[in-house]
Amino acid sequence: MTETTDTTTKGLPKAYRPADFEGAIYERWLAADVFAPDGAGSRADPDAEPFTIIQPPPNITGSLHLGHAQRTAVEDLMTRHARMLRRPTLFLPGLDHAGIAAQFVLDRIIAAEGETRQSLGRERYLERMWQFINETREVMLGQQRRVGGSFDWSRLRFTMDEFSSRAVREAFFRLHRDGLAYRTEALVNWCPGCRTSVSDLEVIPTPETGKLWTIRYHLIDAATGQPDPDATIAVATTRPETILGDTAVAVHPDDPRYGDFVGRNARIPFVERDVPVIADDAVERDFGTGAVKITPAHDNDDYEMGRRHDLPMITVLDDTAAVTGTGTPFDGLDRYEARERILADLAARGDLVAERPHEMLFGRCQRSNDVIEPRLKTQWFIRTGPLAERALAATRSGRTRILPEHFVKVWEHWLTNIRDWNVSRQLWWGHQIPAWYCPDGHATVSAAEGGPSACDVCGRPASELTQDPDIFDTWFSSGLWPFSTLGWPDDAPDYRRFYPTSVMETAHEILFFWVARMMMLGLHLTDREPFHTVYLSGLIRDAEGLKMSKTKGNVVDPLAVMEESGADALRFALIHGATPGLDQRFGPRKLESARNFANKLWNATRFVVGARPATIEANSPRLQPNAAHLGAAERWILSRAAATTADVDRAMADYAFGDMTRSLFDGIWSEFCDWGLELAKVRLGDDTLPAEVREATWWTLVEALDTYLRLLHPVMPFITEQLWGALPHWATDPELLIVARWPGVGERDLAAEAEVDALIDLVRALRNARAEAHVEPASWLPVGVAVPEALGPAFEALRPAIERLARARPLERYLTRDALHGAMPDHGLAVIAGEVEAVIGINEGNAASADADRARLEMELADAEGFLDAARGRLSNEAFTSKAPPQVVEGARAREAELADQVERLRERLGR
RNA sequence: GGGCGGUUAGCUCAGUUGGUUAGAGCGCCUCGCUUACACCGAGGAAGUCACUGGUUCGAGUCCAGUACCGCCCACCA
Repeated sequence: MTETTDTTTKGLPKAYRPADFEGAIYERWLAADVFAPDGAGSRADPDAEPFTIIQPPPNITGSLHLGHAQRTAVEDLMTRHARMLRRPTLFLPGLDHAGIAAQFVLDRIIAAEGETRQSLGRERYLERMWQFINETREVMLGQQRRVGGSFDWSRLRFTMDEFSSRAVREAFFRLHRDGLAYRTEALVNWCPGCRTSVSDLEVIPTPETGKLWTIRYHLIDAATGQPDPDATIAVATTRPETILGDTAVAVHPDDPRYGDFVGRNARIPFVERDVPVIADDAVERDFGTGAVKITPAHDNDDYEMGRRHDLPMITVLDDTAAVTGTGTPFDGLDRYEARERILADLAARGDLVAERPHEMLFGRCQRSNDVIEPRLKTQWFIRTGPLAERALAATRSGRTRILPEHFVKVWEHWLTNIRDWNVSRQLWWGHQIPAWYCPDGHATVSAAEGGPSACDVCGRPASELTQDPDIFDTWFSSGLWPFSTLGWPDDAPDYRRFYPTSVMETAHEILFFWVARMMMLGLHLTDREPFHTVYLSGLIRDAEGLKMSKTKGNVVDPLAVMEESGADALRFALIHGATPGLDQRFGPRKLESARNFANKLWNATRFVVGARPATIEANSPRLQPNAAHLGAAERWILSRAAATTADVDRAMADYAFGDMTRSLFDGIWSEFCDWGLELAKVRLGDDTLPAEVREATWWTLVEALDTYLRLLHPVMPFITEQLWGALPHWATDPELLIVARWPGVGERDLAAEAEVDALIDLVRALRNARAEAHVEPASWLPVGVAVPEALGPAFEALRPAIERLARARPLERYLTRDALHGAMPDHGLAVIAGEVEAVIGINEGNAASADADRARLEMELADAEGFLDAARGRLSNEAFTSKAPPQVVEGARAREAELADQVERLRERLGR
């Protein structure tokens, strides 16, 4: 008796169509107010330790890609798990203003409208930016919802909101006060396309073939003070245009070729400047000519050398990388144009000695791909040394853990070799640096919203001060994210309650950009590690292993995927395929597998709901299965659910989310569905059994399924919520699975597991024999079995199940093998399954297939003999028996005995 | 130039502290619509665990080296 109708089972449509219900489920969660740690529907234990994940904020101008979906899935998984454990759980959503990246996008948009940054001006440009992001913002948030992120939307933060602004001002003020922020003229990475400096991390070293030119400089005749036409020094350079800014020629101190030249002067062409030949051991004698021209204002190495030798630093390129201020005809020319002209002129003078192709690294702008031009600028820097020390101490002491662990080495290396961080950007979209300058050039840093009232140094009034026009590197505000979002610098309730945060989950590619800076700034400003655990995810690549990019056109749109297969399938696929820190390939096959799994679960639940015995009321509250009526099958089902629960708990503790989904996939599909449900059908469909027995079986299924749905909820929140709603609940259960209790680990029943495992082995062996012998699949055949005495009662209890699952009828049991063989026909199919032996009685029509059966037995025998030889070999080795642990030796002995028995029986059957 | 990771079935990947016969999904082959599911069920084939050497009673697992692929860091102009 079931309530199955043609289309639905207790509100569950026959077909699994995720797009039909996922949106509605999300609305129910919102309505129940379960996301916030203190929401009306949250069932958090106020005394439990809070669990906090502050979402790495996606760029507001972007659209959701698979990487975001993966990140949200993993973070949401941890969040939901903690919530079901009744911890006050905060998953805080956010958006990043993405400084330079956003300007890059907007610049292209306004270009299509015929405008430029300059034509609009700062104020109108920023207005246009706010307008733009107000549009993209809703799109981004909608996508985050679609994935199922259980965010506390009431705490949504933006890196350009008032929380961030205050935190940025205060953070910079304190860093400056503590001597960790300073303003100086230094060589910075200048992007001529973006017209701003960028940090070292944003310069991408790109291998390309350039050219190496050899150029001759004439030495100055000390007597005349004029260039000597015959005495020259040849230098090798890849950047002839920087000749104009040369202030020295360097050679190695021990280079005999140039020993006499050191201390003399050389004439720089065009600018007609005389510069010294200096000795410095940074010069590689074997490279080029062994002599190198030094342009301190336009090259990192030369800058260092310039500082060592106190050389003048002459800037010859402007913000657009055009030659400037040299007083030569090259002024106003772009750097590459100037290069060509300079080379031509040098050639004409006879001072261009050689030209050859040269493999080298070009520093290109991460954003615009322009070749970065090192330039001297007066900008703000963060002194990273002391901050890095503390960050290292945090991971070395274990107060913060990085997973997977091998990233610790990378972390250590980067932080121990860190350079100061240039945080000034000559852009408009971002937090303006809270530094004011008076006409005398004194700098005043203020955390006050309206700026300082007077110059800190000379006391000039605010009206005479000008704020630094520059803004902060976008990663500066990002670096404050774990605490700016919670109300720091105020002693805010959220800050007190949820900081330090629990887990920072992010992509390994931004370990330095972001994680290191959060750690450094967090430790200095809050005096605590901003998170206990850093969990690094790998990149999502396409099915061929290529990085997804818009230009390659291999980007997968998560929204389209979810529309087609559901958010649950996407989440499962992303989590199932991932190993922490390793990139994963993503293709339609993984998604399909996840979708099929969801479909399987859907149908299994429909079966359970529909298989309710008529003696149980449709709206019955949940009951414990009656222990007195549980058979081995039922105890096996519960025991396996307990085993899966333990596996999932272990995997969660280890952040091994892929292991967790594997446990659930196998537990639900290969155990619960393949064997649990099939075994249960035997009793549920047997009208001759007392009602209590069938009820116990059904409650067993409910119990196990309920457990699986809870365990799976963090990964596949929508379908589990939907299905759970169709199951009976305890009076103590909430309305919604999302706030239901995480299952406790039930007791294993190893005896029942052994019994049912033996059944499974036997059924498999019987099926295998039938299939190999090409027995008519639908036919019921008589089977005789010889079962060891110990398994006798279990066998009797499970007899109807064996009959049904192996199409064995009548099924006779014999107490000994001899009795079995005496009773069964010689041409029957012999089956050996562990300690159980069986014979399938085939009729005359099937007798021909006995040959195939014989071949199967021959193969089994060969295998068994091989293993037996191996086992005996091991045991005859005295070293093994004396050195291996006793239980291993014992296991080997048992194995040997088993194999020997099996071999003997197979030989017997084969008439040998 | 350093450092890190990867190399396991045709493909994508698991493989906990070394321990019986190395697993899964997809794909492939043979069957099957048995009243949850064909997005399914049953059965099957398929792997010198990149290579070389070492440690060990025993190595996919530990050590050393090699090759190839990928990533990160790095001031040969």
